Amino acid sequence: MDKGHLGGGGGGGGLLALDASPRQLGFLNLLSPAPFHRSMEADDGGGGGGGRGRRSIEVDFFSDEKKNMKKSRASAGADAEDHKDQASAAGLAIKKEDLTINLLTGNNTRSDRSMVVDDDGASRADEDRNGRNTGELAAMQAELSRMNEENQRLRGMLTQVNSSYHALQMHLVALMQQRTQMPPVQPQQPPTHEDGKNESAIVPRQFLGLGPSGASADVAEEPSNSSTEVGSPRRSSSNGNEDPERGDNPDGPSTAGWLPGRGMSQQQQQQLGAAAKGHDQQAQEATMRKARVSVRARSEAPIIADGCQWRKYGQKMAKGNPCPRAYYRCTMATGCPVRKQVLLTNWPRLVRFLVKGVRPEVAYRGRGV
DNA sequence: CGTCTTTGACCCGCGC
DNA sequence: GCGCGGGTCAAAGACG
Repeated sequence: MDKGHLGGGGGGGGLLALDASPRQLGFLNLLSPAPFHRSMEADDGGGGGGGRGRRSIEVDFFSDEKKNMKKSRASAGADAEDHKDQASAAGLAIKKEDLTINLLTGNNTRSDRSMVVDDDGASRADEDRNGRNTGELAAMQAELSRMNEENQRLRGMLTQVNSSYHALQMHLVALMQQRTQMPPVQPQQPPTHEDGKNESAIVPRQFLGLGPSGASADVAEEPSNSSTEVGSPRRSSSNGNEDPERGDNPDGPSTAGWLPGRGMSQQQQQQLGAAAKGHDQQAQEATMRKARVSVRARSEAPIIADGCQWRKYGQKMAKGNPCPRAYYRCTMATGCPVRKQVLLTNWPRLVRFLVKGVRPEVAYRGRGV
C-alpha cells in the first residue's frame, strides 16, 4: 500500500484535463514555487516513445525547501550555536554545512562539560540545559512557522486551482452548448478574434477525449507534412506549458500557428478546407493521440503532495536502469489525462508529469478485446 | 466488500 | 519486416 503517492487533494488534474493552454498549466507553475529550477518537456507529437522534439520541465521541488530549512535551522539554532560557539571558543571551527551534525556534537560537548564541572555543577548544568532548551524551542518554533507558511501557501494554491477548475468547467459546458446550437459545418473561418475561443474550445475537447469534434478544420495537417504546421497544434498547447510564467502572447502565436489557412486567401482556405476535411479528422485523431505535455520533477522527498490523487497502474523496469519506473494516473477527475511517471530511485525520485490527449475510443490497448 | 497495488501480457512506435 | 523498449491494461491478490 503505497498510499504515500496520493496527493493532498485538489483540482490540479481536472484542470489539466480540461485544457493544456498556458493558463491552465499554470497549475504546474503553482505547484512549483518560483525559485525552483524548471525545465519543460512538451512532446511535439512526433510519435511515441522516441522522445523526438520534446521539451521538458524539470522541477527540483525540494531543493529550495532544503535551503530554507537549512536557513531556518541555522537561524533557529543560532542561539544554541552562539552559546556553543562561546563555550567552545577555543577554535572549534564549525562549518555551516556541518551544522546538523555539529548540533549533536555540540550537545555532547556541552553535556561532557557539565559532567566534568562538578564544583558548582548544579547551577551551571541548569543554565546549560535551559539554554539548550530555549535553542531547541526556537528551532522548533521556526520549523513550525515555516510549516504553517507552507501550509497556507498550499491552501492558497488549492483554492486557486479549484476555482480555476470550476471556472473552466463552466466555460467548457457553455462552449459545448454553444457548439451544439451552432450550424455543424463552418469550414475554414478566417482567423478572427473568435479563434482564440474556438481554440480553447477545441483543446479541451481533445484533452477531455470527447471524441472528434465537428469543426475538425482547426487541426490541420498530418504530423509529418511540414515542420511549421505540424508542430503548431501541439506547440500551441505545449508552448504555453513551456513557460507559463513568461506569458508572452498567450493567444496570438499559438492561435495563428494553429490554422492551416494562415496567410492564404479565403477562397484558397475554403478549397483547402473542403479538400482536407476528411483528412483533418484523421489528423485530429492522430493529434489527440499524440498531443502530450510532460513535466519532469526531481524530488528528494519520499512523498510528493502535488495536489492530485494518483493511482498506480503500472510499473516497469526501465532499460539500462536498475530502478523501476512506476506509472500513476490522476484520479481527481474521471477521464483525467494527467499521468505521472516516477522513477523509483531511492533518492531523489524523478517524477515526470504527463498530460496527454486521451484516446477515448482506442484507450484500451491491453489484452485483445 | 471495495479499493488499490502488483504483475504478466499486450500493443504501438521507432530503429535497424 | 523484425526486434526492442516504452506504455498500458486488467486479473489477481493484498489491505483496510
